Amino acid sequence: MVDLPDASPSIGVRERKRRETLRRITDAGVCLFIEKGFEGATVEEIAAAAGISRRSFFHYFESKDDILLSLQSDVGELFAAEVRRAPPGGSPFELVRDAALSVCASIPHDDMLAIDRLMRGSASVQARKQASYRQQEEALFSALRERWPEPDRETRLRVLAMVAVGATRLASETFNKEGGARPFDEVLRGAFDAVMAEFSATA
Amino acid sequence: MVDLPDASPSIGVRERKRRETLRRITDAGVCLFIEKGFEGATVEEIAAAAGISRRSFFHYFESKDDILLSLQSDVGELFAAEVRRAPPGGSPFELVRDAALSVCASIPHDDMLAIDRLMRGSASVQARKQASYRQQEEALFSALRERWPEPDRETRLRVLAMVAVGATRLASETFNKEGGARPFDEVLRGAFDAVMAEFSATA
DNA sequence: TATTTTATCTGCACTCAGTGCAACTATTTT
DNA sequence: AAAATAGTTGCACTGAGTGCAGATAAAATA
Repeated sequence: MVDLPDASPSIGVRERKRRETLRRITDAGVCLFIEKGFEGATVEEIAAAAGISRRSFFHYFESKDDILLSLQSDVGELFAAEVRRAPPGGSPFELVRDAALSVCASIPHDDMLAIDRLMRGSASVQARKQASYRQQEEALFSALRERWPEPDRETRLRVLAMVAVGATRLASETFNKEGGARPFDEVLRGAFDAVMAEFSATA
Repeated sequence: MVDLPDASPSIGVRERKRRETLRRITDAGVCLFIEKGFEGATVEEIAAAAGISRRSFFHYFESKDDILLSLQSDVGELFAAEVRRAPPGGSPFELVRDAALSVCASIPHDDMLAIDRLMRGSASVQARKQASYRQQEEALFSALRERWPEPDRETRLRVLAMVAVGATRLASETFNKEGGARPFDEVLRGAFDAVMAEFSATA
């Protein structure tokens, strides 16, 4: 009942164990995917390598896919948070561009390349990755809407969110195709510049 | 050996049967999905309703998902074909906008609404639908590239394809959410207008 | 037309993902 | 220390998807 002078105040044994197990599963999964490919590694093996039963695996992840998907599940929220954090002033376009740059700056290049390589191993993971872009768009749109709640701006803000997520995706596709030759910031900036070049000049 | 004065010159019995069976499967699938939901209908039932064996089903479709996916699999190619068909002159933006309008004009509203409703019944179909937008983008980009092959335009054309497919997707999301209240042309035009409004005016 | 070649259809047996249930074990609360 | 609660596990089951081998139908050849 009393708050003991404990290092980790209220993170009970349960939650700690849960997080450790979660990590063991993802580690085991990633290792096995690298070793035998996504399809080649079974849930049974992954669970065994993580020291849990097959059945327990499904208490942590709804599907095998989710191991990989969880590695980039919070990008949408990061994106939205960055938009909310940003100071007032500046155009909406600059706002989302800078938010994208901030978010992506926080992700190690090597991780991006490695995760992308693994995801290519499964068509359904690949598909769900594309689907996750829609969710990112939704999260970003919500954040933008808080700043510009005027009803008549809705469509434009949806378009802006779509373009921001789309440009980021194009940049990451290019970055991965190039194998990380150029720094991601540069590629990303190029994508956003191309948006302005294509649309601001056009009659 | 000789070309007989035949009604259907070279469509052999085989191809005809194949197409009929394909149609029977999709019809049976759609009916059963409506009746019992996507997850509720098994491949076994669909095959039986189409008059073939379970095993044969997988000679026609790689997965249950593909029944629904096949209903809109050629949108990307239609889009690209429209771009190739278009007369020279006009801005790239106008070109893709008009191509989008042409393609979408050829799809019955009721079908769009019905297919969308069915697709909501399965997360994996939903995911693969999102993934199909990437393929549409790719097809559209190829067609655009034929017209403007200059190397330094590549990124801008990728952006243009992304925006065109994205705007079309946003429009169809809105159209479906509204239940077809406004005609699709109008919603689609609104999405493309919003692109110009958002980016051509911004500093 | 009869025969050979070739593509398609089918049943069977199998692997694996994912789920519901009930017993069991560990944590937390009282 | 006991009772309540939450996590773990084994078991049995459904259903998707695949490889294989024999049967069947279409197409080419003679």
